[in-house]
Amino acid sequence: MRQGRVDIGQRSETVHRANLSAIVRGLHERGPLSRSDLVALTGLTRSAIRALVCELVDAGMVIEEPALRLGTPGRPSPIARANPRRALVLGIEIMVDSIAAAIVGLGGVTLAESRLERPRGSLSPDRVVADITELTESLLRRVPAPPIGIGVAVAGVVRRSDGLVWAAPNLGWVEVALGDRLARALALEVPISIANDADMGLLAEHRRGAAIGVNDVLYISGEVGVGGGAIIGGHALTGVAGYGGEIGHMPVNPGGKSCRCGSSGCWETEVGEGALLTLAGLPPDSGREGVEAVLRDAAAGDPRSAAALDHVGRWLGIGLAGLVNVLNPQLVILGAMHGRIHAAVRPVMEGELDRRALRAPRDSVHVVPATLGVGAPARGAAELAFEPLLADPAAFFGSAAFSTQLASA
Amino acid sequence: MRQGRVDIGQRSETVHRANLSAIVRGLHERGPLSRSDLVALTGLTRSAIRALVCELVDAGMVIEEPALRLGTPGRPSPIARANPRRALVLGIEIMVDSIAAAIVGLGGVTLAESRLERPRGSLSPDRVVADITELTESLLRRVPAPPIGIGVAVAGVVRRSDGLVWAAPNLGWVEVALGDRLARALALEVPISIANDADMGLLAEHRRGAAIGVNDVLYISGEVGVGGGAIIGGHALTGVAGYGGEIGHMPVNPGGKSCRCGSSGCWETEVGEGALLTLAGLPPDSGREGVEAVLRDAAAGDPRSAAALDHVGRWLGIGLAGLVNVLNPQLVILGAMHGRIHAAVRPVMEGELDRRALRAPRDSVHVVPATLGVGAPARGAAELAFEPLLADPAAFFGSAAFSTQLASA
DNA sequence: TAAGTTTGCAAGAGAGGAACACAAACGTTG
DNA sequence: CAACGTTTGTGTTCCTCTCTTGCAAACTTA
Repeated sequence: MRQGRVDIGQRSETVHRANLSAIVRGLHERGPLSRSDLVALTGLTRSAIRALVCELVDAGMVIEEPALRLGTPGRPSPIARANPRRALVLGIEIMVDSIAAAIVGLGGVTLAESRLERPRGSLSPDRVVADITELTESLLRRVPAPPIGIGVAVAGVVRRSDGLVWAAPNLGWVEVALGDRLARALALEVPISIANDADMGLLAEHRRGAAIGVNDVLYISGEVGVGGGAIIGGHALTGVAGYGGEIGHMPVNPGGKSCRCGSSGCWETEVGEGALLTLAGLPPDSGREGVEAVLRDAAAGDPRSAAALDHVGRWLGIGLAGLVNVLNPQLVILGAMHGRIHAAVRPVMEGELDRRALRAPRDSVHVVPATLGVGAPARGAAELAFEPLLADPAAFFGSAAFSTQLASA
Repeated sequence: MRQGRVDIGQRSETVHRANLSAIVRGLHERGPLSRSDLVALTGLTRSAIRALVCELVDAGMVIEEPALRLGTPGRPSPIARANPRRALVLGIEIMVDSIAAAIVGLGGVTLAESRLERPRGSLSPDRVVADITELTESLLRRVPAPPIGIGVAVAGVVRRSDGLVWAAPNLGWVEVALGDRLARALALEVPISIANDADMGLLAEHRRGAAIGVNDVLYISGEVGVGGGAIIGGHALTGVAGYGGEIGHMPVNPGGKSCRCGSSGCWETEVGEGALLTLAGLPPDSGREGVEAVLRDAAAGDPRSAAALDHVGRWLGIGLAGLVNVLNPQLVILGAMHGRIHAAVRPVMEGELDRRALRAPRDSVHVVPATLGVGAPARGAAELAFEPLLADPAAFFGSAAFSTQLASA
């Protein structure tokens, strides 16, 4: 045999696990569903759904509620909903000027959250790990059980397999073994998944925001750097090591300004926050307030601010055209800074996009601002932490987070 | 329920179909495997493999041969191989200067093939459909059964769902309903799948060429235009309508030369065949011979040819850096013209790539020329045509292509 | 009260797993 | 050089798991 094992064979047990997964995932992603909804969703028979739902109810993952009377004929179908208290995860985001954590229950309910604003440049790995430990401990005191998983979104290039942050230029990090360090500091015996902040922002928008049900999405998230993520054909575009999506360092103007990454003419040098602020005559580190000022001044008629927005909008369109031609998404979501300036730059951006994107891909794409705003990466990280449970709920039947509550209920 | 059916439930029948698929796909993609290889591949038990293989043998899809004596201890295991005569497909490629067709049997054996060279510009849809009909009829006379599927690779932007060629600038086509036209002309009652030539070249390299077993691959195929395809995380990157991979029209030099597509500074204007030939002082339409001449002259010391290759190599590196940062592939395959110039441009291309690709993605990527050469798109198209059979062999048990041969055997 | 929809239960069918006996080839050993 | 044990693999039977089928009962609306 030329290669190792690739496609594992299926067995009856696989079927059962896949069906449990389909139900739990359906309830988590779509909210409460009646049994007959589940029949329609899965294509299984009523008997099978009944058995599966009962199994999940016994395991505490699903709560069945009496049927609602909806005015439709026929016997009412009991409503199944995910039990948000049965499985909790911790979602964390490490951004350039703040750190946030949230406890999210199965079904997507945020049970507790907290954020620490931090001045830029003060985010050494030691400090961040200490801050996260503190945040987490205070949050966990407010909920009655430990999480089943931890997800971390960090503004840097991350290797998914072991949580190594290869580089996070805006945090000043190089090769930080964040996964190991957090595991030691938090001392929670649960898996920690670390991923790029843009990938997690996209996951949040895909599950809970502007991209629900859209299987070909591109997400741009510009703050200090410009990051991005994509879901194409329903699959996250993470690349071989999870390093993908560094769209900020796509060369769009190779003779242009030199970039922190050592190259020149990277997209980020034209559409990043620093570019906008500098062009508008503000200090490049004036952050979110600076961007708001530019928008305000441009609206008030200041030509320099308007020209800065025009420049960014034009290059936004140029870069998007390339990405649209390569990836052919159905939807482009602009997050963070680019979401805020979307309305102001839309005409010039779309003009450039129309001119440069091939007609066929252009016809099918819409560009919209993100809907989730601040905290999206943490929500996405929480979704990432739920993934093992959603993929195989049966593996979590034993580890009842709330065994006492379940027993007394 | 907020949306329609997405994730179909699994049933025992699904398991059986999936396992049959795993075996047929394994034999098709990897070649003959012993029963014990299949046990290792799938993780199923000997009993299950035995039953599944016997079922496939009865259906004629698999031939079992006596064990080979390999000098290894233990009882020899019978070898199962795909029966190349049980299921045939027709793979067709429509390129800018030739049309080719091949009959491929299960397992990937080419049973017959033929190519028509055509001067550029003489490829109207009518003419192409007529040529294909003629090619196909003559090929089919040489094999004893009709194909179970037809795959077509065409150098243009294609909508997969219905085989509409939205645009094929190098053929001069606009909105050609190639799927419908071929279905009428060929009058074979089998599915016709139409796809982009670069996507099919990549599929061929992934199944039979330089990318076997590599799940994150980027493929560049430059002839008149520059096309590309990618497989990321094992999934083909086709985008929402199958329009993805138009990497030739990624803006890399927005103030640069104007492009046929209406934009300016597209990658294709810097690294396309026309750019190389023009820079070398040859007519832009001197085609493959022109490229060979440039390579020859540069090797002989002609400075103008060397400078042309340098230019193309440099911009190849620039564009690849962007794609590598965005997609994080493990392997980049240069096909067609770029495969031929690979050796000549490698140092300058890799220098630019080193300078511009982020370190993490760059560390994991290798750039190599394609191994399949001319005819790769047709082979990929044949693989595409096999896909329904590989995904569910049981669905083809009834339609025995060779029922008479099977009966007499 | 009739029609329509859904639940609940028991029997049935499909598929792979586990265990045992047996077979074939290799290498060692007397 | 032949007999032996070891290793690897086949063939068969019985078992278990899981979903489907079919029927009766429950519930709501019109």
